[in-house]
Amino acid sequence: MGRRSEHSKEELHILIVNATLELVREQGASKVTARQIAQAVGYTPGMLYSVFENLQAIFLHVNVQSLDSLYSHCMRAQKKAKGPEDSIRAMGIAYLAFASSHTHQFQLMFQPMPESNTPQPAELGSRIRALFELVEHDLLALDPDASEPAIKLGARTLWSGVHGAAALSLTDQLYCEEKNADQLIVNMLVSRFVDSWQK
Amino acid sequence: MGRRSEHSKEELHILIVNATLELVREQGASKVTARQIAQAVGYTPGMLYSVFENLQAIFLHVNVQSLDSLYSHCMRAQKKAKGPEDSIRAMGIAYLAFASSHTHQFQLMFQPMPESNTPQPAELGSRIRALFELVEHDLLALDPDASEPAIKLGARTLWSGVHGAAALSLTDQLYCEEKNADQLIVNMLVSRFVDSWQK
DNA sequence: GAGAGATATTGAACGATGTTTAATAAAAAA
DNA sequence: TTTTTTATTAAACATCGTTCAATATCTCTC
Repeated sequence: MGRRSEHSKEELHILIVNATLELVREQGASKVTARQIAQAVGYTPGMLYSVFENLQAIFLHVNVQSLDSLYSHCMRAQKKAKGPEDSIRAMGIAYLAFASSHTHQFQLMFQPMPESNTPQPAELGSRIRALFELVEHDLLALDPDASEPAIKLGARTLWSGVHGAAALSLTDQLYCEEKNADQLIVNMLVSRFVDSWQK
Repeated sequence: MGRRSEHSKEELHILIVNATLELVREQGASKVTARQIAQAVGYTPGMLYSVFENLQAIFLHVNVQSLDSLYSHCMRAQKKAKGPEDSIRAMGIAYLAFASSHTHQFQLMFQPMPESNTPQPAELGSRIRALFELVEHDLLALDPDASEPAIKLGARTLWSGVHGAAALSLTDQLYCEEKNADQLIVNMLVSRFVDSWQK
């Protein structure tokens, strides 16, 4: 008891978030407990509260990491693509793939956080915006004359569809016979949207 | 202690679900406890377990009620509408309105339930399907020659967009300057989709 | 009606949860 | 070496979902 810091506060921060991320991946956020996290980093539960305000704050920082992963998945898809429409479609499919291969992280990211006084880490907003910007870039390429508000709205419209398909597919609420219904949906969505985007 | 049934098991079922629904509306599902529900119906927590397997089963039945509400909201919107495109748009807006006026119910419905052995009540699937059928009906009216799979896929594509907009808007993850961004999104989505649907 | 049997409901317990805090052991300063 | 500071702990707290023996009331039988 009382062992003095082998790790700085910043190191502990990273250690805790990484351990929690791992636990979330394995079990889902709802099953991860403070005692589990503490054990994973080799400390006592009380220590967590000298680094974070509460458990929820830890989960929010896990979300920053998850958003980074999701972003680079989509960016990789974009890089491989030939042309803007292809890019949007590839990113949509990548988004679906991330949702189904990192289910627990995805659910934690888009789960409504119980309202609390702990503020969102500032990183969160900027990462989501960055994701949207990937789509905006392609939409601008498809129609260089489009106004900025129109492009922003277009990107969000498109991405609401992709996100909705991912979310409903994860919770088995699409009730569609077809295999890979989510991919069919994203394909249809992108085709039709891009079609009418170019007018 | 030991007061004998003034209510049949079916009556208790209804009593419990209604009380829980009310509590969910007020506080959100995550804050509703077994002891609260028991107190609201004038019993002891243990009694709940003679009617339901566990708390989650109660919440699933709350979802059946919520889906019924959501369905009738959308259906009312459809009835007032003039023509299929208007109908789809009106239902989309109604869906958004329900999400923001019944936030806690909406979040409970589309929250991933922690995997458990308690089976979904059979009512749930049929109600979601009924919702989709409202959209399918309008899509068929727009293009009577469309195949059934195409219509089903179309309805789910459209509704993924509407649902995604509602979900992201509720969690403040649209990051859009415009007021009522969710409504703008649904409008854009429906316009462009219907446009290309009729070819 | 009285007594016996059945059962709906309770009350109290269990283990686990997030979080707080006084005690303490170890590092740093003197 | 002694003193001061502080990171970490161990233990406690209130609350949670859930279980179950005990029991008070109902129902049935005679």
